[in-house]
Amino acid sequence: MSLNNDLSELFKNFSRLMELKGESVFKVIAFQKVSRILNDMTFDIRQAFEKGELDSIEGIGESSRRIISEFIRTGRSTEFDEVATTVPAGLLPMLDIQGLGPKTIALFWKEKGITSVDALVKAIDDGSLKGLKGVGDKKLLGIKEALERMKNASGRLRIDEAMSIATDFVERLRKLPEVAYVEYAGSLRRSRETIGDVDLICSGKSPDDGEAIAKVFTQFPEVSKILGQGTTKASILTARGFQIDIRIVPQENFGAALLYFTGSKEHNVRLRGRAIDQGMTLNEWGLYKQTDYDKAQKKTGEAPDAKPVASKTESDVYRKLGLQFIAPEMREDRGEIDAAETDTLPTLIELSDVRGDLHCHTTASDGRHTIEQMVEAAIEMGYAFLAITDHSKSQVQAHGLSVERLLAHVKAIHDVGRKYKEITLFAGCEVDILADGRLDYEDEVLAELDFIVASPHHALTQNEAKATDRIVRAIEHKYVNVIGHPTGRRVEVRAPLPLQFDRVFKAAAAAGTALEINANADRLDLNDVNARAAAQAGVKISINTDSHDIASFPDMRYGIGVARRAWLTAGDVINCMDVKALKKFIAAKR
DNA sequence: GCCGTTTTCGGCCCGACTGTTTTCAGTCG
Repeated sequence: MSLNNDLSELFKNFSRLMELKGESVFKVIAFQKVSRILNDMTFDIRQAFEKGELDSIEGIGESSRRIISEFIRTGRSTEFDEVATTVPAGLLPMLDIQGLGPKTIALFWKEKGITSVDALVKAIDDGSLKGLKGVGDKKLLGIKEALERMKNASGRLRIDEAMSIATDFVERLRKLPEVAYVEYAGSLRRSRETIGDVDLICSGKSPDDGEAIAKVFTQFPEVSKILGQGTTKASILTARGFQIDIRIVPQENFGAALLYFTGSKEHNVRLRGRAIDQGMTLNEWGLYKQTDYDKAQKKTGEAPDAKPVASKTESDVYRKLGLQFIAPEMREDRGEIDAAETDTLPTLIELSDVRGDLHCHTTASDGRHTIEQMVEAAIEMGYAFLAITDHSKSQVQAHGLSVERLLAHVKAIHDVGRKYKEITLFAGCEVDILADGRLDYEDEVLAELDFIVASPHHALTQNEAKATDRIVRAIEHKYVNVIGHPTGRRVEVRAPLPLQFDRVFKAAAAAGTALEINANADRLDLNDVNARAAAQAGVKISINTDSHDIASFPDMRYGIGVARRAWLTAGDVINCMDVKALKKFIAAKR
């Protein structure tokens, strides 16, 4: 589906060129949206094009359809090329510089001929940018510092890293005597796989506590730079260059602020539009009747002087907008508002629905704990079952098991299983899916196992047809219960296998083979969009931590985060079955 | 540029903070 990605990229760049040209922000937003739609699509855009269905995709209108059609036919867009000749390509990277926006970039370009980051640095250093309207020393210094930070920046953080930073800050803020509530919001609360910055929402016990809380926050020891500080908000950078924002609001406005800063932006825009349709207005302070709000006194940093329709909790705001409560993970403008309006939101899976982990490793291959240690940790998690799935023989670097060692390992797992009555142990294996889709052991060896996860580990740069044939062949193998990390991708590190997902899902649904959401924050594979499409196609999902030690079992939370973003219910996920049902699921294929 | 169960034209979400200004534009989320 590289075509979808190419087009998504085209529209992203198109929107950025339009920003720099000073086009209407609504045009810019429209193309940004098309870029996002293409990026999230689980079918090949070419299919929609060939069926003449481009128009029926919401958000894609006349212009976008024309551009997409031309690009599919010729691999180019003359409209994009035309715009690209009027705006230097070197300006695009400048949009990533914090504090520097399209207006200023265009000013530098038109007044001083700056068309690259290098030229910008040079111009700041030799002082030639001074004297431009609205450009002072502080602004130039700010740009230089932002550039310096970009050089060292690590980019977006993985969700587990961001979570650890956020919980640490939340816990320390909670201990302050001035603080009544504090929660993390933003993309972390929505369980996105990577996090650009952490947003904290905080209420003081008294409305006057804001300034004091902001001050304490900006003086935490790991703060390396204060980006901004007021009475209701503050932003800092940690030593590693990670940004943390805090918003401080009165307790009665906490829900509205939490809602607003949880986002996503697209979700918020839809909510606000809905408020307007109903004669109300929604902002970070609350939901107000438009007439009350217009009359109200407004002072920066204070709630408007009007009685809100709702503001204390998120649920209140949703209810007054005529909507079911929408879980943070669903707030991406992917149909959740329509579903909430008609009371048809799914009952999302929760961490407490999970009864066991079906993919983990022990010292028999590359894990760090023994079977007993893993079992006891699983019991500690409250699990009813656990599958031990060490690596198969071709994973030499991970001490993959030879046939002899595998058979001995199976016996050892069964022996341990008899000792622990409170949990059911499955003697399993994570079997390699070879490049052509064959498995790493003969069928008579696989027949000795209770449970099989089959995973791709190498040959991860195959083309679409080869990769899809490979995975489908493994799906259809009668002993395979779960395809582990089906695309092999690693978050921000390695691209996924380019699978034809419609074929994969159809095969998995027909064969009764589950697809994994690997809960390791480095993998999160399947991702949210694909997991949702899989479940819609009737595929069962398995969420597993792939633990190599006992400390990794709690990573299940990140897999649950992906599942909730994928709108999954407990009924979609085999880890939520009781032991009897799970055994039936396994037996059904053999 | 996109959209429409009042609309095919005229809307489209809103506030805080900074830096540059003497009332506001730009940027950010």
